[in-house]
Amino acid sequence: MTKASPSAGDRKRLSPEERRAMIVAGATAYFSEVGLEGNTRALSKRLGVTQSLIFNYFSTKTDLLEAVYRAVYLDRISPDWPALIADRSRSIHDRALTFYREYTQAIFSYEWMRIFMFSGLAGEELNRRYLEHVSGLLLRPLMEEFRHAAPGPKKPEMEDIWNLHGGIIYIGIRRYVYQVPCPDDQEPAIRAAISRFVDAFDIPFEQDCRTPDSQAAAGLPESKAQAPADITAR
Amino acid sequence: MTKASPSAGDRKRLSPEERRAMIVAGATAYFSEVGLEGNTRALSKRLGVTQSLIFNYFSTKTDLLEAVYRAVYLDRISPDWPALIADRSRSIHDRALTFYREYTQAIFSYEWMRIFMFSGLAGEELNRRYLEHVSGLLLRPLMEEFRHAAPGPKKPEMEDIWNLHGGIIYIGIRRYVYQVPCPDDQEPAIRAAISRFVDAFDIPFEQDCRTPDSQAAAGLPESKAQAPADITAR
DNA sequence: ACTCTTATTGATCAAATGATCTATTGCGCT
DNA sequence: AGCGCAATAGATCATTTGATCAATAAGAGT
Repeated sequence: MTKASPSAGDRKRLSPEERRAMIVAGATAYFSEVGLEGNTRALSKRLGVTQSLIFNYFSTKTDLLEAVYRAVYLDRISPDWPALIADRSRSIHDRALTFYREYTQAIFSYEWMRIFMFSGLAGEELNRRYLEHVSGLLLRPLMEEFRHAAPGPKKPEMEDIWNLHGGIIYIGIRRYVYQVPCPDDQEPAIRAAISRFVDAFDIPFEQDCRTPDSQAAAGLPESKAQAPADITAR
Repeated sequence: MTKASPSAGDRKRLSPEERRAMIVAGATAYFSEVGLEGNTRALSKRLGVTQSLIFNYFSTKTDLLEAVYRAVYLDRISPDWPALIADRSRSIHDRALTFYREYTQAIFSYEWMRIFMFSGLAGEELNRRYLEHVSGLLLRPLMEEFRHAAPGPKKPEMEDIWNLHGGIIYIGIRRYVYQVPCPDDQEPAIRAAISRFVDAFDIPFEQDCRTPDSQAAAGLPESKAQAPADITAR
């Protein structure tokens, strides 16, 4: 078993900031494993501190969980993605692939996937806000770009985008929620899914979509000073 | 509030079978709402019986949960689906659509979706067995049929099938796990997803796939005496 | 080396919770 | 109507668990 038990005389004083961060990190790992109803005693044992110490930094367990949510959700959504999606100097195929490569890289982790599921099942407000954010700032624009790139009358609706999205996210669900064997590299599957989607709307392969009405995101290859997307703000 | 409290003199004697079924039904509803860590007192209150009564029918809470699993998982997978998928007298497009129409009809419910998620996160053995069952007896055959129907060299792998599957299941996850607004009728989205998939492998629309080597499932329009798929058997 | 601040511990409380046991009473049977 | 079985209720126990608080000691400043 892992060494724990703070009673072995190895009492160590950390600065409040360090200790707080350490507790949040441990709590994130712990709660992502056992669920949000995990108890503070088991957590404290894993941290190698007393249970009461936790309540010196978080007045209540709910408080601690909110800190975990913030730590997990914060900075998960890159502020660059809206610009990436809107960048019509690149093909929509390329943009979608890049976006999902980066997005899955950001959220496909044991901790994120499971905390998100646990809090989703618990009906957390934060989850709904997150999904609204993803929907409004990423998926809807993505749909608009697909619609713009589609040459024919056949254009995707939001439900089609959700289908593309869900098919990709489901890889992470299989791996981290159901914990069934999955290929280590999910990129080929994602690439194939996006290709199928692009093809379904007759969008030519290496198409450059720069058109007269693409005034918006015409020439900003590196938008650096984007406001970060803080989902956790109240 | 809902009337509960058995102390109001309205004591009612049920047969053990009835009472047991009633408790399992109530427990399924309750645990699907609050999670598997819901407590027996709140459950008993909803049932309108005393907490101790539950332990007359289930020696332990784990026992009760297993009864819930059985009730939820049992008869969810139709024994007819393998034959449906293998029926090459129908186009693969038609078969896939019929299968997913029936499959989503079977599992898209608040209780099933959430109990499955809760038990999946808890690492329940039953979940893994269920997924293996779906994978081996439904999705792999579905892939084989797609591969058989695909005229060109481009043929789906299991990951492609999982992508199709996941995109459809994700509708239920959105609705019942995340509980975000969804279209009431998911059929158009499912239909579109399957059409995209079929098209991606150049499978002609109303194709009849009956070929020389389709000896297996040639002429059984109504296979009645199929052994039920009992996932819960130990 | 000493002091003093405060991070940390250990003991403890109160409520919640799974489980047990005996007393009650609904209801089928005669 | 009355008997007797057994379904149900009510009281209770032993843990677990979130939360509190006074006592301890690590470590920075002098």
